Amino acid sequence: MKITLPDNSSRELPKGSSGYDLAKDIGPGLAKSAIAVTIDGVQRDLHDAIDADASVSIITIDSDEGLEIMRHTLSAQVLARAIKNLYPKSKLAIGPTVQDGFYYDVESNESISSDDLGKIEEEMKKIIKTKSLITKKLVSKKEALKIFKSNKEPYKEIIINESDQDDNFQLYYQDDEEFVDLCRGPHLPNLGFIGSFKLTKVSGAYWKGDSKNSMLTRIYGTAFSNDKDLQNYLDNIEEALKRDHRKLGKEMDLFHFQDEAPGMVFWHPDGWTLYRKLRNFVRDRLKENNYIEVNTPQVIDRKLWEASGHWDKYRENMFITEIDEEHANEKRVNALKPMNCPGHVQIYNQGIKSYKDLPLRYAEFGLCHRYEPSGTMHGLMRVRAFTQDDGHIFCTENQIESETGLFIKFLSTIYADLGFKNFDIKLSTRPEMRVGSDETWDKAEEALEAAIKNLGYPYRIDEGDGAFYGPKLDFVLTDAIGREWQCGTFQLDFNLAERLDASYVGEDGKKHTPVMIHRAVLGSFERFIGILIENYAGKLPFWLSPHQVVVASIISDVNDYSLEIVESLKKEGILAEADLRNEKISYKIREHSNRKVPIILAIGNNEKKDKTVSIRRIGSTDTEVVDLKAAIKQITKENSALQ
RNA sequence: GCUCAUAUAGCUCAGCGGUAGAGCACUUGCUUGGUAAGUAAGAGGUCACCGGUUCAAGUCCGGUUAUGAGCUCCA
Repeated sequence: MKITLPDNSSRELPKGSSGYDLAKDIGPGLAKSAIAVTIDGVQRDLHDAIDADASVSIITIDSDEGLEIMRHTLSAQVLARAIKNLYPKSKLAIGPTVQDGFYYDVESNESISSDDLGKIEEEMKKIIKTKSLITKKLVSKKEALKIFKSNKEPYKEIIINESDQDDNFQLYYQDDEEFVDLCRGPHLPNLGFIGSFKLTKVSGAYWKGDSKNSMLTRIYGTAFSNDKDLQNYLDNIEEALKRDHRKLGKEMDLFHFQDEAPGMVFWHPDGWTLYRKLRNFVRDRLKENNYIEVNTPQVIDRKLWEASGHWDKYRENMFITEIDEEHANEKRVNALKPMNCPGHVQIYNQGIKSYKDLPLRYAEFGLCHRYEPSGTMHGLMRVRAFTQDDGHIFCTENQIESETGLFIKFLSTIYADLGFKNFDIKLSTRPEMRVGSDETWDKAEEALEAAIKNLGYPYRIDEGDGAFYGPKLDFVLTDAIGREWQCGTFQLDFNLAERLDASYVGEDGKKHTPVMIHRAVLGSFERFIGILIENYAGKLPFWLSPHQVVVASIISDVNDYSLEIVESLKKEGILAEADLRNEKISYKIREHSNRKVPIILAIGNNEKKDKTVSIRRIGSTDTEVVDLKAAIKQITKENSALQ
């Protein structure tokens, strides 16, 4: 039979040869590092027989695919077996690979905590040490059910029963055949290929990811081909931990949370300075891009939320208020606004709008409250009260494309100025829970896709992830350590304007319903500030920093000159302060560096005599002595670059 | 909301049945110094909250609240 290799060359091999035979035929080095094969695009075990002409590529242990298979074997053959050895009564569920590692879900009546991970790792090492071969048996559905019934593995039985195949269920064994796992494979040919691994955490996870199902124990691990890669990965996690905005927010005295208001931020003076700087920046950009800023009420009668459809879909997640008993005659149910859009429609609806008024772009830094489930809150990243850089564009159908283009340009300059040069675009289509007819959805999805296509931006499609009122574009940026954050959004809405009776008079003199576009660039200020802190590891760009310059005196003789410098900087709108304390200069440098102050000017007798300053910037230990006037000019320039 | 864990000084944490501890920060004294911690002393806590066991509870048990890691969710 003819085997075609990835480079399009081909080889003749006897029928029934395996991937291993092929690798051996090509060379002994390849045979040594081969662990699996891809046959006509499907990954298979190395020793599976190939029965007919096929395109085959050998998967080696040092490839990305090889690494994933190694992790999979580590999970399904080693971790699973170690758990069964230590907790014989536990029931195995599934053990897939995930980004950077793997996990195994088990049901266990004994609780397994992170303290037990060391013990499980030891057991895994014992299993790996056997360097056992991994062999496969193919059995019928009946046979497979019998085996797992006698092994008391109910989750495996469910998996088999739900499968639509009748035979060829793959069972994997090690040398002693005491452990068996059902698996779609492929696996390593033997345990000798396993590299460096570490179990990382334990948590709960629902069977099949459904919150109605029982909760299983999930054990996470990670594995790499060698110790160095594993250590590198662990160091990256460490780095992310160092950047955690909750830790830095405390250290930099930016904000706090407390029991009485879970999920709601207490902004401290410095945090609020940062917040206002960011808001002013966005506000100026909105003005430049022909948005009109508005403001709408915090508490609105449920009638409006019923009309908008929110009451129906999101009642559970809204903060509800009632007027108390004393004012019984005014008794009515209100909700704290979870969104700004119905409010904006009320403003639009005042007076008659003409097609000449469109597109009309309203913007609001609207404070919204959403009752997020208790387990989902996370520092600034997920809160119950947050301010969106929200906006709604009322336009006609044929303005959709130009509005899409204008928005993407608008968003990309803001991201770039905040230090995020790249972003991805995601197009999300109709979800299951939605309002509006299928015809309307067809129209909206087509319009949005046409707009983005014609503009030539690359995008990927996320089926079923749209808002309940329309399809959307989401903008995902990548931070300094490679993490992705979904921030911007651009949502077409052919429903809400109609539900809330918004209209305009067209050229034909008749009433038409405008298209509404919900859009945000940062998303929420709270979350975005969290992202900024983590992206910059607290070392914010100069113009955003809540403390910009500290003038630190080396001896008290230069206090007057130091204060003079501070005054000059303040005159230029710089946030400058003097540190005249009776402390050593190294002490002051350390303290202000820890606070992430971008610029420290150290002042001693030399500087005073020469009318200079010694500049030290955060993140560097270099110093530079510069003429005072030149320094102020330079600092002022840096500050005004984006303000 | 679910599973597991955690809650002690401003911060980071130790203490795990018998009168509350450390380091840093803070206050005061001495120290005027050249780019990431000068020095000595002092002050600081209803051990998250409610209940139980015990002669005795930060310490053991139950509940509540919040936080953390996941899961589910996110207009």
